Amino acid sequence: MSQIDSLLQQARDAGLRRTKALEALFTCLAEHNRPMTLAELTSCGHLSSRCDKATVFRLLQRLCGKGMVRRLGLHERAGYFTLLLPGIHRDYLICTDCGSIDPIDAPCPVHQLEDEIREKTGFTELYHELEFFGRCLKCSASS
Amino acid sequence: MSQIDSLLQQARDAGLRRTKALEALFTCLAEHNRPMTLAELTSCGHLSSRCDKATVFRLLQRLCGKGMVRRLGLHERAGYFTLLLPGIHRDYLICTDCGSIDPIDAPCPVHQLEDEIREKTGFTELYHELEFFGRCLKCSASS
DNA sequence: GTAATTGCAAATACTTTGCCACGTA
DNA sequence: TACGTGGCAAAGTATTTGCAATTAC
Repeated sequence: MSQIDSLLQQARDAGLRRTKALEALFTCLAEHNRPMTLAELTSCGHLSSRCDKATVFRLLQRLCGKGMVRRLGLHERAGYFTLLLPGIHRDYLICTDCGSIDPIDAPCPVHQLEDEIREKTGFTELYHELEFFGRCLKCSASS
Repeated sequence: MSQIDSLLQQARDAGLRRTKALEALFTCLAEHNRPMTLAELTSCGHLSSRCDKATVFRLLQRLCGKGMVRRLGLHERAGYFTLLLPGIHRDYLICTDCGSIDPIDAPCPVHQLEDEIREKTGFTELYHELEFFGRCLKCSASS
């Protein structure tokens, strides 16, 4: 079963209907494999001229509610959305100049602290977001 | 020398003029000691009815440029601004329900990874942002 | 005096909602 | 058929800019 099918199944189990828009959204997010803004998503080939911005927005909202998508801050004015894959956690390296976003493959060093915080504060549904910001080689060179 | 004076001095050294607005902004940020939105800042006693939103916005912009203030994402629609104090790094614990923001006092476990990334990728001016999100005890209880 | 800074108002960017038509189950 | 979903358009919220008046140096 492809990743898209698996996601659609998961969405269906969560009570969502299988629609073209949902399929296109999953395809787009899975293909890019990085957080994307609403604007990026709606101008992506799979979605553009097929789905309205409002539709995509509401899909993302529903998926966030079902825990299948997460909304990230990432410093920009626009919000970023990313697929939440079971067992997978990603941190990002972001160039403050050109805006490139790359996942970091090193193991995330924060999980232990997360456990400590969970115990100490009693917070539930705890998760974290870790981003590194800086200027990439290219941007550093060009100024 | 008070913290405000020290900040004003630093700003002056960076080429900014000493104005009422700047003084009020520093006072407000230092007093609250946590990231604040533009809206919060302009409705804060020190600034409200004295400074226009645009003024505060532009001050924050300049201070970001001088490395004295940092803009954070924090998941909300609005951006958050925080003083960047030399030698001090803060991570935050945020309740996704009531929106409370608390600094975490545990030592940040990310610096080593940050060094590795700096070496491996050649990124300059690298820094990171780490936030924990969840529901606080109170909010967990009330639903 | 000169240039940075400010306030007001308007423009822009992004998000969110209302409403009715449509498609899925 | 019934209700979740979609498209369009409009409203809402936050940010950003233009410009003339003001203020710090």
